[in-house]
Parts: sequence; C-alpha cells; structure tokens
Amino acid sequence: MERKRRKLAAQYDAERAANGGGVAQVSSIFDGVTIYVNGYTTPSAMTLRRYMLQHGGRYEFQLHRSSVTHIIATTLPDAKIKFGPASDVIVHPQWIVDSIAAGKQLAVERYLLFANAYKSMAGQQSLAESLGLATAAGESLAIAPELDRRTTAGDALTRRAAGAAGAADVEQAHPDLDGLGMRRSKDEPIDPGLARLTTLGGGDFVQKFYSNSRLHFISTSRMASQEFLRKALAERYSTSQPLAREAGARQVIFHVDMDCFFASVALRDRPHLANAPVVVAHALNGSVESKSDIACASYAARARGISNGMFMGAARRKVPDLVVVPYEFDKYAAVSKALYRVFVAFSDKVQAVSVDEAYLDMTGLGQPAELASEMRAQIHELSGCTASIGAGPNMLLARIATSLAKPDGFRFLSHEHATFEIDALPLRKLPGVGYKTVRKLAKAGITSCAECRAQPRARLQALLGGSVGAKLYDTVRGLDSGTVTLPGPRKSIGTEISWGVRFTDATGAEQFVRELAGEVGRRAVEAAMVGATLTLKIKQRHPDAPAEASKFLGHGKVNSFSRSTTLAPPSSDAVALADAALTLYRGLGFEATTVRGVGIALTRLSEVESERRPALQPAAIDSQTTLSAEWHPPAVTGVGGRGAEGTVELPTFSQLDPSVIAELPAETRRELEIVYRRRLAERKRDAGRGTLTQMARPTLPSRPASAAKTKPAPMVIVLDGASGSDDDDFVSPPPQTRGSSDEGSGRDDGVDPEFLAALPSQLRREVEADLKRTSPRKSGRCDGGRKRQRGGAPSLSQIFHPSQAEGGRAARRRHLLSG
DNA sequence: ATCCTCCCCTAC
DNA sequence: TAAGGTAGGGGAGGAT
Ligand SMILES: Nc1ccn([C@H]2C[C@H](O)[C@@H](COP(=O)(O)OP(=O)(O)OP(=O)(O)O)O2)c(=O)n1
Ligand SMILES: [Mg+2]
Ligand SMILES: [Mg+2]
Repeated sequence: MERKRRKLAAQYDAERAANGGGVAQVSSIFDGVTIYVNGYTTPSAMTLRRYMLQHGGRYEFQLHRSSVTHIIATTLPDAKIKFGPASDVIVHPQWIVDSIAAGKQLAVERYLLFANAYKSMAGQQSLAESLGLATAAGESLAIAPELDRRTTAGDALTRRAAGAAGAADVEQAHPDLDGLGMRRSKDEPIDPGLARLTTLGGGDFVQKFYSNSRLHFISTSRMASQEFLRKALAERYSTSQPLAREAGARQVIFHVDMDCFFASVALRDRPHLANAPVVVAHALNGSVESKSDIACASYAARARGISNGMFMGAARRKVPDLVVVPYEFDKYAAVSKALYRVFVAFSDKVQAVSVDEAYLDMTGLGQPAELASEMRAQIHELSGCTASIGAGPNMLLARIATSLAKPDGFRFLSHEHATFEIDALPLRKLPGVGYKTVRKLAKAGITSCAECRAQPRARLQALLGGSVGAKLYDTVRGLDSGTVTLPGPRKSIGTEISWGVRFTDATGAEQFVRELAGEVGRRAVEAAMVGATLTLKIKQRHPDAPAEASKFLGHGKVNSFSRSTTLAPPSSDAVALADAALTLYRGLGFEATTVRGVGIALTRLSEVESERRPALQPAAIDSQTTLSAEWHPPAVTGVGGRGAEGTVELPTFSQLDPSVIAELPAETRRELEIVYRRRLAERKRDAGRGTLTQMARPTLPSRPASAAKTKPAPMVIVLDGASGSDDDDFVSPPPQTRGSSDEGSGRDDGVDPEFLAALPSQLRREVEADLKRTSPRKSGRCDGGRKRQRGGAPSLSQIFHPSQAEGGRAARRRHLLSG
C-alpha cells in the first residue's frame, strides 16, 4: 500500500518535472499539432503534454480556438454530443499513443470520439427514401454502406447492419478502417486502473455498488418503511381498538417530510457546519469537472442555487466553498425508523412515500396545528433532525402545503387558498408534473398553473394522455380524491445496475446477468413471492456515444431494450431466473462490450406461504386425472428451489387433448388457458423479431426502447407439435422459424435493433413506417406454408372454447397429438 | 372490450 | 474521477 503510494507520488513528480523543466524533443511526429486536453484522460493530461513536447507538438492549457488543432478527451459531456460544433476535432488520446508507437502521425479518423452521422442530412426530405431504406430488409441492408459513408467516424453498429452486405463494401467505403476496428477501439479503452471499479473488477462489484448507491438505498428503504407500517399497523389493529376520531370531522391529511434529509443528518452531527453550504455526495473533493451526483443540499447551499440531483461540478462552479460530506446510510436508516415510529404513534392510517416522508390521515384527531407541532417536536427529539408538515383537506393540498412550510415549519392549505398558492408555483412543482410534462405543455403554449387551469380537460388529455391530463386538470384546481392507504401487495421485484457496467466478453456479461438474477431471486424469497414473468432490461451504448460516458463509469447515452418471458412454474429460484434471463439476453444478440446496464425484474407475482409451492397448484390439475399421464417429466430448470415434488411442467399445447381439457373445471380451464395464451404470444413475438434461442443466430432482434414501435411477427406460429420435443422449451421459437430453407436466404426479416437504434429518431420512425407499409405482416405466407401439417391442429381458442369454435371437433380428437 | 408486451414518465 | 435504483401508473399497438 505504502509502496504503491510512493510509486504514484514518484510518477507524479516525474510528470511535473517533465512539465516544468525542458522536455527534449525527439521527433516531429506531431508537427503542427496543438492539443487541448478535456477532462480526465488516460494517459493523464500531463503525460500527454510531455508526449507532445517530445514529439514536436504543442500543448495548450486552454481551449484557444485559433491555435488548438485537436481536442483530446476520453469522454464527452452529453451536451457536446448533442450540440457540439461539427468543426471540433475531438480525439481519443490513444491516437497520440498509437502515433508515437507507429513513429508517424496516424490519421485521426478512427480515433474521433463521435460521429455527427446525420448532421449533413438534416435538410433532406424523405430520409428513409433517400437512403433507400423503405422496402424490404434485404434492401435496407444493401444501403448500409451508403449510410456508413455519411458517418464521420463510421460507427460499428451501423456497420454491423452492413455486415450482410459484405465487409468488402465497408472496406471500400472506408479504406482506412478495418471492419469492426472502430467499434473495438470505441469500447476497449477502459484501463486496468479503472476496470477494478467496474463489473470487470471482481466478485464484490454488485455488493459494493449497492452499499454505495443512494438511489438503491432510498428505494429499498421505501419498501422497508412500507413493511414496517404493514406490520405496525396490523399489530395495532389486532391488539387495540381503532383510534378514536371525532365523528363527522372534516378530512385532514398530513404530509410529513424531513428537511433536506441527508444533509440534516450530517449537520446534526457536525454543528459547526450549520450555516455552511453543505452537500452530500461521493466526491468529497470534487472539482468543477466532477459528475458526481449531489444527493442532498442543505438549505444554506440551496440559498446559493444548489439542489438535489445536481452534479458536483455544476455546484462547485456556483459555490466554490461548497462543503461536501459523505453518505451515512446507517444514520439515515435510524432516523427514518424513528420518524416512522412517530407516524404510527399519531395515526393508524399512514402511507409511506419514502425514507423521509409519509402521508397521515389525521381526520378527527385534533387541531392540526397542535398535532403538527407535537409531531414535529417528537421527530426532532427522537432524531435530532427537523421535519416540516403540510396539512390540508386532501393529499394534494397537504403535499403542496409541505413545500410552503419548508424548512422546519407547518402550513395548512385549505381549498380556499389553494388556487392562489398553486398559481404561485411553477408547473414543475406540481406533483406528477415532471420534466417531460412541462415540455409538452410548453410546446403547447402552456407555461403556468393558471394557464393550465384555463384549458379544457380534453385539451390537457390530448396533450398528455387521458389519465395524466385528467389528473393535471384536477391538480391545478387543488382537487384530489386519493385516500391514505398502504399500497397492496407488490407487483414487481426488480434490480438494475447501470453504473460501472463494462464487459470485455460474453462470459463476463452472462455471469453478471446470472448474478442479478440471483439478487432478484433472493429478494423474491425474502418477500415470499414467486413471479410468473421475468423481464430483462439492457442498456446498450448508443451508437453515436463515445465509449466512455461523461459521467465517470456511467452509462452515457444509451438505447434500452426489454424482453420478457414466462416462468413456468412461477419461480423465485436463482437458477431458474438465471436461465430465463440468459436466454433473453442471448436472444438480444448484443456485443457484450456495448452493454452499459442490466436489469432483471419479476412480475405477475404471487405469494407463497411456505416458500415451497408454486402459484399454479399441481393438485388442481392432478386431480383431473388423464392429463398427468401424458406429462413430460418436470423440467429441471423450471422447478426452482422448491424441489420437484410440488411442481408441474405443463405439456406442450399441441399435446393437450381437447376432450380432456373440456372436462376440466371451469376455473382450472381458465387458468390453463391464460398460461397457453401467454406462451403463444411469446412465440409469436420471438419469431417476429427473428430471435433464436439456442442455436446460431444469423439475425437480430428489434428496436430499442427509445425507438418507435416496430412491426411484429412476419409469421403466425402454429403450435402443432410437428417437431416433437424441442417445443417443450416454450421460450424458444417453434422449429419452423429456424434454419429452414423456406425463405431462400435462411434469415427472416427481423431488423437489427442496433441498426434501428443507430438512426435518429425521426428517420427511424420513417423507416419503421415504411417497413410496415411495404412488408405487411407476411402472416399469410407461413400460414399457408407450414402449418397444419398433420391434418390441422386445433387453435388455442378452439381448445379452450370449443363451443365458440368447433364444438364437435374436440370430441373427435381423443388423444394427445404427440409426445 | 380486454389482454399482452414494451415502453415512457414520475417520484424519492 | 464514482457508486445513474426501483416501483407503479399509464399508453400504444397488436392479438384475441
Ligand atoms: N435526486 C435525489 C433526490 C433525493 N435524494 C435523497 C436525498 C434526500 O435528502 C432524500 C429525501 O428527498 P427529498 O425530496 O425529501 O428532499 P430533501 O429531504 O433533501 O429536501 P426537502 O427539505 O426539500 O424535503 O432523498 C437523492 O438522493 N437524490
Ligand atoms: Mg425531505
Ligand atoms: Mg421526501
């Protein structure tokens, strides 16, 4: 350790010496080059400076447009990616290193940090048309090189789409680029020193991340608070009589929220900082460049323009004497606990909002001002921190009252004063009105609460959607019909990490997926729940984004993708979840080096009493005799930790005997139908995007989350069991989508999601619209082609609703079709 | 109509 | 340098 420090110090000294003292020039590689180094780089700015001086170049400490010829950076501020002047030559420092190694100045093209791919096309009319993208997939592939040619730095993702057109074309378009070289040089620069902080760093990344993530902390605290309330209130209901409330009293709601929560805790234990501009963040010595998030700013800091969520650098620029204090999660948890104890002491109707905040129904419990005063005193007593309380006739006004009361205050906001106070607020301050909503409203010329109130409800709904529009219509009038209630059972259990996520190979990425699946499984077990749907979310570096984000080890600009699948039986088992998640992950077909975030969630949850039983009770089916004889043995992966004994693997749809189904009790039949419908939907979906589960995958999935919807399946999948056992794996597409030669090329017309992702959103929309128009669902093709091989299999509806479809047929088929 | 998947948005 | 999570409401668009 000590040795390491000495070594670093020595290195620093050497650099300084090189910097201060004269540096001998040993070559003229960089004749005429003047660099300016932006942000953190590897090698360091000082090292780069020395390189320049040694090799005939010049180094500027400031960005003088007149003299600087190259800006050197490993990351770009997001703003620059979006708005950066096309004239800027921003180059990765590797250019300098490689040039020196090569003994000559290499062309910068492949080291450019970003590609202003479509700038030059801004004026063109039908973009899709001009690119020849409009028709079939084959043609869209053919134009890819053309697309590339317009790309300043040639993006690997676009090129990937071009792959099918032949690498030679790419080479011709870019004689100085070597196929995927750009992609690689983009995604590789993480150096060993940094790597240890990422998913590449070793076993405890996830654990370490969670223990340092404030967002993880406040999210999980919220669930913990709810759990605490559930228990405390339930206990209270069962052991004592309900709180005595004055009959007929008008409803009074409290909204209680700690003042600058994290900072309050910090100041409580650091009284000397009471009046200093304090923020809570990781970057204790963050410079004006720092992109560390500020979780919480003290009121002294807020008075100087600092707010929660701001980047450290931005704050430091405003307030150079900012005092940064570290996170103290244990303390926050303790204070939160004390706070919630006060809550349940004052009311038996409490709704948790967050670690530092809740609603209380105080109807008929006394004078609001007195209650609030007492409650605030208790909170302060027990926690050493101050809270503010807003009160009102409904939750909305209580909440708005809180913001008026802060800090360390109380305020009752009646209907009478509601619109007056509301009109004094910027739209953004209204609950439910976030960044996007403000923008949509502004675009429609609505910029204030008063203007909002002047709009017909229908207009707001047209602008914002039926629900949000109607909600806002009420909000600006101070109306809210919500009641203080604990939320019902959880609807999802998920985890996601989008910081420090870097992989060099598929194995590492898959291992990480496994790890997160384990995490979700653990939480599910803890919650005594199993999930029937697993969703995988992937963030992939945006094709235009540089390898490294502006925020240190952040995800940067990304496209997101989500894919879900059914777990049968519903599960919380780490292995089962991991298998499902990995299948989905592989189905996306992403280059591991481009992945910047991974998330896994379980939904369609149900509770398990003993943690031993799946949601679908085997007994319900078993009792129906005949089916069980035909079942496949339980699949190993589906069973989960609960042991094979209690679980059931459903037979393939095609194996069902309609007549047997018909004899099942209505409820069981409904349950089965839901399961099979779901499977069917998944097959279609997967087939549509050309996802292949286990085999080689010549084609690729669909659009990114941020893109417009893409078309669905070109195929109608028929579950007729023609291929026997491999359709046991309901996650995989049916056999006829695969490797079959029925469509010449052997690939279906799924469009590469990365390709679509590479397009600007407007162009992408056009492309997708055109794809839709010109290659209408070819459902007819497959329909006509391969289905019904053996005299026609019954449809799902026919199976489950024989009366509707063809009642007679069910009776005629007295056996399972295969298996 | 209603369900489903994938996505967006919001809040702390 | 830095720890950009998590859950719920809701909508679009396709399938049934
Ligand atoms: N972008 C954000 C917002 C909040 N928090 C954390 C830190 C806050 O202290 C805590 C509570 O959030 P609040 O919205 O209640 O804000 P504060 O309590 O900090 O201030 P206020 O007095 O406005 O409630 O959540 C965070 O980490 N990042
Ligand atoms: Mg607060
Ligand atoms: Mg709060």
